[in-house]
Amino acid sequence: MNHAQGAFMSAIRVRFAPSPTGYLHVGGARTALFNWLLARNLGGTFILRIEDTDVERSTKESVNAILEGMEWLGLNWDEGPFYQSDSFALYKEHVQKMLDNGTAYRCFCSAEELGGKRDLAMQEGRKPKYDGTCRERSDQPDAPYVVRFRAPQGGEVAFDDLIKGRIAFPAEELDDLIIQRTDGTPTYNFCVVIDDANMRISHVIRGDDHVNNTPRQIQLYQALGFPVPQFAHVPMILGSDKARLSKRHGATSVISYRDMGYLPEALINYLVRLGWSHGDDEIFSRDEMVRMFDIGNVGRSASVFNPDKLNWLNAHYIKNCDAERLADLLLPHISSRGVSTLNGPDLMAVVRTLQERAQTLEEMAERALFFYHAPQSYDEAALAKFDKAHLAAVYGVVAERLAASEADSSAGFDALFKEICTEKGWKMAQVGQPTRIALSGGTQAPGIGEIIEALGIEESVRRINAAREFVAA
RNA sequence: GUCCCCUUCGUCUAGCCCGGCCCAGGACACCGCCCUUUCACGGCGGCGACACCGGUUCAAAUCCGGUAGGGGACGCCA
Repeated sequence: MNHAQGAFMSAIRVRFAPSPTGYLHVGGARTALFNWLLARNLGGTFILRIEDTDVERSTKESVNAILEGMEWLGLNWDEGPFYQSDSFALYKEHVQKMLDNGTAYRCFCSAEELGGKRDLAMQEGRKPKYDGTCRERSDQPDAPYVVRFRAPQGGEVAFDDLIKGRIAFPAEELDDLIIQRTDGTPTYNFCVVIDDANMRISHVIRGDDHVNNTPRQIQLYQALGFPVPQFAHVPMILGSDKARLSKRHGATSVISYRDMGYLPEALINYLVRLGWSHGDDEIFSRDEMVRMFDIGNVGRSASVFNPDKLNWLNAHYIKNCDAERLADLLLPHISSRGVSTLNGPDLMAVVRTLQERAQTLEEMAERALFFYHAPQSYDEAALAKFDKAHLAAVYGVVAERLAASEADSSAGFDALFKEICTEKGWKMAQVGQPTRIALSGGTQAPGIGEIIEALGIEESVRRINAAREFVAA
């Protein structure tokens, strides 16, 4: 780690700082993940800070939703959550200090005035920055005011972004940003600086959309006499149309992925590969990603969110998941369908028949229902492929042989069906398919042996007899 | 409009810093074949990209310049 070596290595401290104005979305989650990975990789500290300086829009529900998302993903934090709203006094103090030493000044321009000037500037093709009307005024009218930072003029402000490399801005581009509103509350660009300095944040990893704020913040660090941290700006996540990812591209909330039946490790794995890579590797356990993560390997360009690949990863993790845990995770998806698993086969046994066949828990739940509800109807089109006499014969033989069978494993049942086939001169498809329909109602289901193993002989025979009656009617 | 950033298969990406091993590798998706009692899984194979134009060089995806396209920012939001 080039940025963290030497005997006087400073402590690595990173933070994820969402604003509580909505749920945790996948973009935020990835930013949080990269922060978390850097901290864990370097033995640093991961801090959670809630940026709720906008009292109007911040809600407790959002805070809870964010915490819930973080916990579900397993992104545990070492300090916090801290709330900026708890530090208003501290921000006030610094505002006063800056007012006193002249690095900030009161501005009496009204919001309307400013808006007008801004629009005009844009129209005329000029940079819509504050014109500095109050910058040098000496009178202090008894009127509402905001406090502005007196941004240093001339030269450029540059920084070495850990992801994007050197980025420089001419100081002329930077205007005197407002650090305190008319109502006395501090603004974002000011609070982040105070907090990051105060919490001794060493690396600021955040979304791409903050690059333009960075030079202003650097000027603030300098005006305040704070050391400037390292910055890493991670590229945006786009939708399939290459526009910024939003609800119209589908789900963006982390929690909704949980509800749709994704495993947290699958989402995490997907997210880490969106922008970051380690050679040709695709599958990473939590430990592996912690070990291999390097912020320098994060790409510089935006990436498109690809649900297909997420599905593939989810299927992979479902296949390799412990059946007991999977059963626990699956249960709510079945219950939400109004189906009880109490009077049916062991859910774990059911899970084992479905692990290789489902991409999400929702899909798995859907496919598991027939285990708990004997078919009320049958796939008529599939049944129509066989004539009635044949179906009656198959059901009769299968029910009889099954009832007498001593087998207790899917392999055992499969062997039984093979026997029946040879004895009767039937092809497997002629026996398997009708039986599958009798057992599950349809044609898309686990192997016959697997179903019977989970269902048990008794219930299986009952279902086959039911199907026989149905065909006979 | 101004400023900042980005640009390798449809998508995620490796390679780029330290030019030759790259007529560009992997993965998802797609197509085909195999396996097979259905659906899947799995195996094998296929399709498919260095945005463009110049320059430097014996040699450029890799270095330099420009063009085009895309994104972001320009709030008393964060």
